[in-house]
Amino acid sequence: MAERAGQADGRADRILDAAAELLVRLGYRKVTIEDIAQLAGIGKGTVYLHWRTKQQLFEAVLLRESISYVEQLLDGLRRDPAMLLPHRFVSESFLMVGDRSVLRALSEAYVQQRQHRFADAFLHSQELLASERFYGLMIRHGLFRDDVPNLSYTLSAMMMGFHLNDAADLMGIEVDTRAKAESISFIVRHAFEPPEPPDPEELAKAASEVIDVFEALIPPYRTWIYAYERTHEPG
Amino acid sequence: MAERAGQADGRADRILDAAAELLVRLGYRKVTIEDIAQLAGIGKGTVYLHWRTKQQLFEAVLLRESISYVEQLLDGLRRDPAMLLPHRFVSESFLMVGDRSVLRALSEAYVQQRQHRFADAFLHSQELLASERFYGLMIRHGLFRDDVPNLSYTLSAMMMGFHLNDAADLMGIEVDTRAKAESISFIVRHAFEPPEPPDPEELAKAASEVIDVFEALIPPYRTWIYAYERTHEPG
DNA sequence: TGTTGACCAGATTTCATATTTGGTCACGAA
DNA sequence: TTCGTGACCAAATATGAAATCTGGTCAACA
Repeated sequence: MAERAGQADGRADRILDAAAELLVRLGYRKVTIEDIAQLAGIGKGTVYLHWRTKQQLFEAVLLRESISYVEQLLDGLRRDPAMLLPHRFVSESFLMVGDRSVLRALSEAYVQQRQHRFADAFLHSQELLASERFYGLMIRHGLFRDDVPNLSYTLSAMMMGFHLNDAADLMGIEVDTRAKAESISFIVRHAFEPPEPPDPEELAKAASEVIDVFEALIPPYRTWIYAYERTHEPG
Repeated sequence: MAERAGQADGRADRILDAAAELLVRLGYRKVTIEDIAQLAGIGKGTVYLHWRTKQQLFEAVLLRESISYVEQLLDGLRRDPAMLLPHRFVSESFLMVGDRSVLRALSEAYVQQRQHRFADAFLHSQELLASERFYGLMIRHGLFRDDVPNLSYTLSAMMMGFHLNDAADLMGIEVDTRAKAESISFIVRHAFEPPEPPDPEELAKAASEVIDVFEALIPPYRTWIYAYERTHEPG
């Protein structure tokens, strides 16, 4: 494995840390590779031993953060399987994203440069969370309704409206994150879940399956973060 | 009424027609007052006998279009009171907006210049449609649920997600307008309406009330379109 | 073998100049 | 006197050349 730089030394993570910190502090545009290298205490060229482009470096930042966030979700799920109920799951996620400055900064960057330069990057984190596998499983266990047209698109379009602030801006009001989460929770509860709550037994079973799915899903993505090679597709 | 230009001659409407046509053809930014005047066959200064600023002229364009669109809705409502059911009402509106090139162009302009220069203008058309009076009436007749948190914001945030195309872009797919309308209809049906459909009697009554409310609401707005004076508030 | 920073081309910013355009108003037509 | 106009102005915007910055490479070095 010639091109992988010292693997146990955590240098890649130090670079990602630096990138993340500067990202939050300055925003995507203003962060330069040199800044990052300096903050990580290494030479500029070294960054390129880990990732081919700035783009890819920040995809790695996004992906690492997304994984950590999925793990946070899984933790919650282990503590309380009822968190798998979509209205809790989805609104909880919404709040968690709002709490993660790195994700906030990246989605900021996405919104600003209206070009879909970041679409790819987000796709990864999207795939991660929104894999068809996940939806299939949720429907099979009766957690999502099976008659929502275009489920995954419909859900994310709806969410998008709350993420961007345009609706509030237009109405000339401010809506705090908590209130948004309540709206989301309400919509999901009534439009995306079956009327009757699932059997608790079933729920627990589904929860453990979901945990398994994601735990199996994460490692290849994590590898991809640090892997110099490929431009696409983890596992 | 000294400052009102010849009122019966319809010159104001000719100007609005010209503005609308150029708007659709060139987009807000590229339309100049001079173009408009020329197309309307009048001098530039004359435009300013009707509206104080370019901004206000286009607010008038938007408002006139919005009124015509509300009237189209009311027509539908008169033909079939069941159109008042929110899931029909809302998704129908969504489709109608998509069909009106002027509204499309204007919301395009709003999205592009991310500044809220247009917020005011949209506010008018928003007020028009989304007046508290309307929601109150709908809830009272059992057409909207009474337990949706923050009803008017929640509804428009949700809609916003479908109007902007970000969700689809992000997922790298295309979703046609019809499919979006179905998603919207589904969400509204299940999350914003009470479980049981209303009594048809009640529905007809509500419909006629709504028609009355809007018919009373429209005239002041229409006046405002052509009124040279005031910068704000119609009625 | 792994790391680096000088180096380069292309992108971005800057800044001065040219052009456009929203808005006014003195004048002329009706 | 009333209404309509287009020449006019300041401010905004477009243009474009030059200066600067930055992603990415690679010969040299540890």
